[in-house]
Amino acid sequence: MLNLTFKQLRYFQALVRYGHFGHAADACAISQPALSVQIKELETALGMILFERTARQVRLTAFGAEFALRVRGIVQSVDELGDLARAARGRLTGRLRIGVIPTIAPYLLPTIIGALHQSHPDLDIHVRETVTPRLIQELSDGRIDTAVVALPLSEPAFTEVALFDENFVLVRPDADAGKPVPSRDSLRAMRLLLLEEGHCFRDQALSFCNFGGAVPREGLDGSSLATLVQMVGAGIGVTLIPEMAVRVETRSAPVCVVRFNRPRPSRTVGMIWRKTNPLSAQLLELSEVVRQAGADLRKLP
Amino acid sequence: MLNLTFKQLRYFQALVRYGHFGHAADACAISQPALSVQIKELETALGMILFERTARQVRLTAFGAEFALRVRGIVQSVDELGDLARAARGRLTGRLRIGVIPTIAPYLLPTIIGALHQSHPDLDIHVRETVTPRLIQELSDGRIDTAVVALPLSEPAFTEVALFDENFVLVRPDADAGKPVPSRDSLRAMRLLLLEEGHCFRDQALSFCNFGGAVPREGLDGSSLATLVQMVGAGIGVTLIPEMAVRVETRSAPVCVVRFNRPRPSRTVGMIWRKTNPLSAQLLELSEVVRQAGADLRKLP
DNA sequence: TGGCTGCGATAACTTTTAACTATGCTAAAT
DNA sequence: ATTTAGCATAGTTAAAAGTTATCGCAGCCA
Repeated sequence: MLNLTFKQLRYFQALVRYGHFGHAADACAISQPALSVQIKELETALGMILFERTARQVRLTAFGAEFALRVRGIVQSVDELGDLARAARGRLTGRLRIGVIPTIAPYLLPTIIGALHQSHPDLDIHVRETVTPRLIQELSDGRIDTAVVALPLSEPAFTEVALFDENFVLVRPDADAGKPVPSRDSLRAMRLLLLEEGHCFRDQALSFCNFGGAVPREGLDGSSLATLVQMVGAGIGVTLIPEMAVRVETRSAPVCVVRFNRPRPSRTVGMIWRKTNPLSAQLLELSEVVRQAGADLRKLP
Repeated sequence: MLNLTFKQLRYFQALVRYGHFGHAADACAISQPALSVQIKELETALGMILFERTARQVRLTAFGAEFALRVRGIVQSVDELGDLARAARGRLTGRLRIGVIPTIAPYLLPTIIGALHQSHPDLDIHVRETVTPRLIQELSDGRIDTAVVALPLSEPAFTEVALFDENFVLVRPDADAGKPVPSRDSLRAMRLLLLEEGHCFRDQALSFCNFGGAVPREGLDGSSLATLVQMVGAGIGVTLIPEMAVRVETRSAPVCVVRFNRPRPSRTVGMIWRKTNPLSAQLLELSEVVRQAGADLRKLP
């Protein structure tokens, strides 16, 4: 295997430029013998003479000229590596793969992506939308870099940052608009529509109603909050949704929303990433963007 | 000024490849601590972390991935400096890594290697036998120098040299020896044995029979021409093989071969290499050797 | 011709860098 | 709780690259 060093290539370039060992050595801040030796070793490694040393001047051989052409490209590429690093230092670069659970993604993502596009214009953002256990797996495997989920998780390998708390509101048919706000216990007697298994939001809703392990009813699970609200609009039952979903989801169905009296159901939204991720500092900054997006979203309704 | 060494880049590449300090260090023939230190110095020089070290695996950061992309180009260019020097010395020397597809290798290689041994006695020949897409990949990565494949490929990064055209012949059981030569259409009604997916020869055979996308039959794919011929000998069906395979493959099974009437199925065999490879002139000479080997082989049967 | 002079090569020695071995530390796995 | 796997660190040694001093050769000028 070829045993070239970048130093040799740089020395070579200097010698090409000055055509004089002493001057080139000065330019490289080394002594003339050091340069002589390195050039000689380069020639030995290549098995080719690069310079013709005449009494008055040092000049490239034909092969040396061809060689110099390529060396220029290489040295330039190496210098660009440094530029690349300098440009990237302390900043999110390249690809960012972000996971979001389905009960957050449709509401928060537009804002987040918009904000990220402004703050990091040349960041290549990939989004993965799926339930928490899968996100955890993909985070562990390094298939995503961070995730926005409901906390707490208590995964020891992950850093968790809580961003904001968010209440759940009751969605019921327009016809029920005047009725009193049900208590968590009376809720249990109503026909409560839920997301299908696997969504943490389902478990949070169930837990608020104090259902033990017993699922209230079979066969009425929706695959998204949008579906649930449409079902409520059709008079099939009632459901809970997080505040951030209110604006988007209640526009297209004859339903009304109402806050609960205390104690109110709620969830904590946060961001997670591997503790080992070297971009921790940057991800923490990113989490501020997400927090702000969430705050804006909950202010409106 | 950036103080990278070429060694560090090679070590970096090894670590990218293996994702494991110990294994990468072995591949570089140094100890694990030496590798750790060099990677760390590289990271320090750049001011950027290249790898995320988790307990079980080492994986590139987003920046590291970007970096790796550029490093590949640089390392390849440096390797080509060595090739350039070799080429300038006028002859192929040292190592020549040549890839060959499986439907050519067993028949053409003995002749090629014999001829190369005569014309370039101190050439260290490595052979890689695998399907075309892999050869293309390995050629791009600089893991082989040239490949003998079926043309055309139309890879813009490669030089293609067509060497010779070669017909395919029908192989059927000895019992069928007297029967008339089937047309390409009647062939479709027979039980045609094919190589498994991935071999270009399979596609060429299918295309001759005018099978659209529909594969004729399931579960009868062979992993080599030798297997196919043996299956034919056992009376399971018929198959196509290239002329160069006739002598070797039909010796050990009760089968007979017959040429097709026009239009005859055929393939073009050629050699490819990276356009940037400074050994182009030598590879062109080499291609003459291969052409001659192919001609000799097809003259005999 | 003979002594300068400019310049690259060589030699002997020193410093710096990169390697090795041994060992530590942390996080999975059992 | 203990073992295991795997990267990091420390201390030491070997190799590489640099230094100064000196050589040798070719051209130059008297």
